[in-house]
Amino acid sequence: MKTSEAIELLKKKGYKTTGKRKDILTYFENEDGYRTAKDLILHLEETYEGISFDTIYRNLHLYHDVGILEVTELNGEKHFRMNCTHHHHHHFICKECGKTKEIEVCPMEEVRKSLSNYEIEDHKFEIYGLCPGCQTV
Amino acid sequence: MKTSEAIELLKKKGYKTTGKRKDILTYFENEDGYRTAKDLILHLEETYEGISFDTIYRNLHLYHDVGILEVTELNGEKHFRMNCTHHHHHHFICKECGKTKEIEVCPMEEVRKSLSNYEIEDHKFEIYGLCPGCQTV
DNA sequence: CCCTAAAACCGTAATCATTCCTATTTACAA
DNA sequence: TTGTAAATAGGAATGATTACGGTTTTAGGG
Repeated sequence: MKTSEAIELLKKKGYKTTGKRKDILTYFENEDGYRTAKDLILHLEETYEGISFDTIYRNLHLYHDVGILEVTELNGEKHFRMNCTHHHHHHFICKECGKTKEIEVCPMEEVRKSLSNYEIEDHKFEIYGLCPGCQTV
Repeated sequence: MKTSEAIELLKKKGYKTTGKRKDILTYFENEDGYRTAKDLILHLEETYEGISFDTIYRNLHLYHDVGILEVTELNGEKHFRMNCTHHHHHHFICKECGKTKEIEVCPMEEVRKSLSNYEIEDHKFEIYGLCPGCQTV
């Protein structure tokens, strides 16, 4: 998702536009990978001295709720990235830099068959390791 | 994995056997699903008044390190279950009771092909929802 | 352009899971 | 039985996240 697209979505839902909100979106658009609240606050502090945890987490949750951000939990810390809206897919996630690569494979079709009595709400398929750039051969 | 099997494994690796350690294993063997440190400490406090967090976490980590327990992170909390040693598979996890159901499908074979330059260390494939027993129709 | 209510925000305290630290106790091999 | 390294208790420390009262900013109608 693009920043402009996200801002439109927020407006349509009646949320107010602020400088911080725009900057958070721009940050994630540029980062292209999973980032933590800590990463984000460090970035925003350059521009907004004294920015509050509350602002960071409130907006991360808001963005996640409206579908702008995806979230995953690694090492006891939540990681966020821009939502990929084009089609359903999963990710390889680099343990070092947090960058992701799309994985087209999704076996849910097959899985559903073997879970006929179960109410499936969600699923997670993630591959972890080192991306080419982070391998210290 | 069975409790007896796990105790053998620990002995072989030179770890001491204590009542608490045995009880932790028995607990997980009986529970058959993902459980948190909190769940475990509540159970052990019935028998061992004043048991320490340290003991709980130290043993959970030990068991995970030697392969007795599997771990996954849900809602900011680590969840543990007995390791399934018989063959590679994944789990449906009930959001309500933590019980699991084995899923045979694993698409990693296919995935590896599309990640030739990547160093794959691990992967997670989990399905979340409500098991038949927890659905409030 | 101005005003007002609602939304955002700050500063900080509280919470929750987890880890760390030191003194004491225990398992078990010799 | 005993020596010693491992295990434990009790509690403090840490780190991420949430909560909250008071203040500022935004959106939008007049």
